[in-house]
Amino acid sequence: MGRPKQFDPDAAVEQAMQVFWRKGYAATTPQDLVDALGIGKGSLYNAFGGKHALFERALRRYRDSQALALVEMIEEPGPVRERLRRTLGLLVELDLADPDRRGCMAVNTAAELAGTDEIAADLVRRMFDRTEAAFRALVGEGQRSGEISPDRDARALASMLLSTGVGLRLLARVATGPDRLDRVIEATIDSL
Amino acid sequence: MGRPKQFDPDAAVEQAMQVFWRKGYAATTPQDLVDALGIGKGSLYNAFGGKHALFERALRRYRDSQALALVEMIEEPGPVRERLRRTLGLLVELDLADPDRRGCMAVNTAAELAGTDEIAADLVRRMFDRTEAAFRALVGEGQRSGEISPDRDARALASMLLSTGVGLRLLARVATGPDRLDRVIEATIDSL
DNA sequence: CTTATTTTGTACCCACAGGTAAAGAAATGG
DNA sequence: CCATTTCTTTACCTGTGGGTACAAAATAAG
Repeated sequence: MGRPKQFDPDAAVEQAMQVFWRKGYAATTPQDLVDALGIGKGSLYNAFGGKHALFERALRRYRDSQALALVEMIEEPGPVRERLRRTLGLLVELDLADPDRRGCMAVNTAAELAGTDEIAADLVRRMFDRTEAAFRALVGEGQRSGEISPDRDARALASMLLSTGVGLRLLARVATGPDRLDRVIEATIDSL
Repeated sequence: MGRPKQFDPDAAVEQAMQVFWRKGYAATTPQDLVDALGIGKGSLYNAFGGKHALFERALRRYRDSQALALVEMIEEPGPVRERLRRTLGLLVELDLADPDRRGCMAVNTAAELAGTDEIAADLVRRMFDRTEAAFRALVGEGQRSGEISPDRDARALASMLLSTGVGLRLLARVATGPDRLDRVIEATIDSL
């Protein structure tokens, strides 16, 4: 009952995600959001409650699309080292191909809001946990298949891969070309 | 000639650095700066020109104090692996001991401003270059001393160490304890 | 002591961030 | 077709971000 929405809330959250991803939280204004979502300010506040609540939804959407896609890529079948190389290589490629060089929204959010926004910090923390878990499964698989020495601490390797991945995506924000990033991948694979 | 300044500009830039480091660029207001520096708004704008110019000076100061200290720590004498462990270990310790969990200002700036602020991006890029160069020298030394296999690509290893370091400091912003960070260090040392 | 130069404090300013209020429009149930 | 509910539009509002203007104060040079 009542008047139906004139816009698709999911599509609106998607647009909001794009804006927050590109500009960050503090630098995004209500006007930016109104312009990007193509709806009136009234509708925006009626539907989402406010800037922070919308950001939260945008970040969840990022988790359910981008972060999930990364995990699924790690979990694909195939030789472990090759999979890792393809995954990291694709990240670098996409990051550098992006004209806005937005990097990873989870990483950017950690850097911008971890100190002041407990909700955002928590969401990011959990995304990192999931990614690390995927890396850990990958390492375990590599150890069973003989691609990675069973002597090495799988948990520690998974944490290292997470750190390297996070570092890669942050370096991509200021990189002038692929060289350094490619070297990171090369050395990481060689280190397993 | 003319009336002398009533405050120490270096001390003021130091305070500004602390504020920007803690809150980020966009979230820092002129009022925050006036409060932290303990000078009037007139003096602030007369002496520094504006928020962005002051931020630039604060970031340079960060480079000349914090980032330089890291490079110097990497360059200290002693066994290579031990030095690396101590350096990364100290970073983690300091990051976790900081009640505000500010992490690394260069990393935070890369995440917040790389897309929109060419000056800041350039400063950060150069800090990363210097840190990588220090890592590269460290790796070369390790290869000459036999601590690191000469078969490995020193440049690639240096890039990987930079990426891991950057990742570590970002992970520290959302970490709930030292465990994951310690594992990153452990696996990194074991990977050389 | 005067003049020229710089700093400082106070007052002021405009745009916009972030959001609220209220009235009208579009649905649905009875 | 009336009542109710929800969405939309437009108007409005307060606080503050980021900065400027200006007079008064403090120096140094001559």
